[in-house]
Amino acid sequence: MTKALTLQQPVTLTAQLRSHCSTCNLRELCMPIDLSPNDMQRINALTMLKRGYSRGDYLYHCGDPFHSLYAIRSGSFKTQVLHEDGREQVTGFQMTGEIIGMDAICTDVHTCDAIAMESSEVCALPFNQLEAMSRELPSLQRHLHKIMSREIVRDQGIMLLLGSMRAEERLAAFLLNFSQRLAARGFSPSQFQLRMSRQEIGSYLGLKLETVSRAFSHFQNEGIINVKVRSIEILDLARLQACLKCSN
Amino acid sequence: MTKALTLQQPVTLTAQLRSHCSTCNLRELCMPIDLSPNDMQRINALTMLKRGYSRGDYLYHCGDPFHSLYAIRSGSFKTQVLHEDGREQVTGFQMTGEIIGMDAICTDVHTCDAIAMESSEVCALPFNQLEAMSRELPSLQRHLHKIMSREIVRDQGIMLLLGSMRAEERLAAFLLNFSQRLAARGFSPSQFQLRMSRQEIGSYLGLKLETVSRAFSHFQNEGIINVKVRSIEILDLARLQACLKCSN
DNA sequence: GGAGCGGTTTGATATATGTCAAAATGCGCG
DNA sequence: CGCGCATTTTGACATATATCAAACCGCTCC
Repeated sequence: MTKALTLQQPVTLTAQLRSHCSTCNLRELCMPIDLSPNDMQRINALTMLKRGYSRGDYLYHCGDPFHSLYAIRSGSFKTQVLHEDGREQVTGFQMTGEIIGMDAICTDVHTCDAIAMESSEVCALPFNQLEAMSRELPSLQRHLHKIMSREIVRDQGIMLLLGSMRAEERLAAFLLNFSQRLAARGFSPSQFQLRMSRQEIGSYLGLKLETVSRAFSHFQNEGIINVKVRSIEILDLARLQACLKCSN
Repeated sequence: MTKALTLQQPVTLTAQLRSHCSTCNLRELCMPIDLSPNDMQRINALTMLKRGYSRGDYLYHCGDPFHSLYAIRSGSFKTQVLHEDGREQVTGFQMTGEIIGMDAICTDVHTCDAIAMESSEVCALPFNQLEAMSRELPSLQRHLHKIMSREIVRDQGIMLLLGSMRAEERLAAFLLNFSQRLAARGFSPSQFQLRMSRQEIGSYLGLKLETVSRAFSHFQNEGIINVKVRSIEILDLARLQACLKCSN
């Protein structure tokens, strides 16, 4: 639980972009922006701090003052909100290239915890500077708006899941989403390791860990997936998708 | 279900602001911005169309192309997302002064339906113009970001509700939230009319309508609220809040 | 005023998921 | 290698909510 700020290496956004081109990092932030060489100059003004975290480290705590958004360069995080009475709920699992911290903009205080699921690196993007620069660069501005909007749409999808899907549908949705995001990053969509526990998956899906485990077992018995604790293989994608669609 | 565009009256934002000052409309959009006279000039450039809707009218459909955000000037709307298989879920009830349509920014297409719950008026805020202007006015820019961030935080709260609260806690949360928002608009927080059916409340809370009805009845039997179909009176606020806090 | 109709309440029962408990498995560490 | 701990799986049972059905209520429209 020690807050490990293993290094504080300043990085220019241009360097980020270059590194993105070769490593597929920061895709969300950088990819869709068409940059003129002139814009590139300006973007260099944005100071970005790169920091490392190890499993269990907090990127930020609920209540921390807001300064920056964070672009995940490697690894993955979970975000969770806390109820007064100690109940907590995982609100998302974020992976490489995704941006977190946007919840804090409206109150200048973080409204959830962000915790590393494994050894991870992030770039801190000072929000004041991001705003200033997006006043200069309409394409950056539009992109920032799209990222925030995407978060809203993502949350709506989870509301649908939590509000109207049954346990196995929820797990199917979770696995398919995970698979897609891995595919988008160049990893195998059909074979992967989960970084989170049954407990954490359950919290995210609004289920108890035993229910999650049973749903995994059921999919396995049906020959839809192969589960060995945290390593997953999707055997029959079509049927997994069918699970999600019809509410049988 | 006829799409009633009863009038298309252009309104300047300055006029909006003036009307706000006297009528408490558009509080979310307008209130926190400190405007210099000079800024006021610029804001006049934003063309706003005022339109009327009656109960059941769609403000936009899922799939409609995105042009504008909408500020609710009077009345109220619900937003709902649709599942392939016909299931639908209410994702929010919006009232006067709130802004809707931000889901559409990321794909340029609306991802949910917005439907009037009663006779209502909105101002359409063309998003391109809003972006252009927020490049000129940092306080507007910041405000736009806060509105979007607030939507993210709101959704997280609903995820917590749907993922970890029981039926009566959900209803208590719903009633308290409604009461607060009415109070913020100068209405009685303890006595109000619901504009939505048990079915719609249930959809929003991830419950069946019978469960919602039973929860209402239970609160009534406990002397916590007085329910007469859609007219609600909160008799014991403290106990309603207690309902929410401990998961007894 | 009464018929008809959508919405609401209430009851009886079914079922999905939660709870509790124990066994099995995986994994770090001495 | 094997001990000990955390996590996962599985089972038996409890319970919250869903489902189905009927009665009730409040409206609108004739």
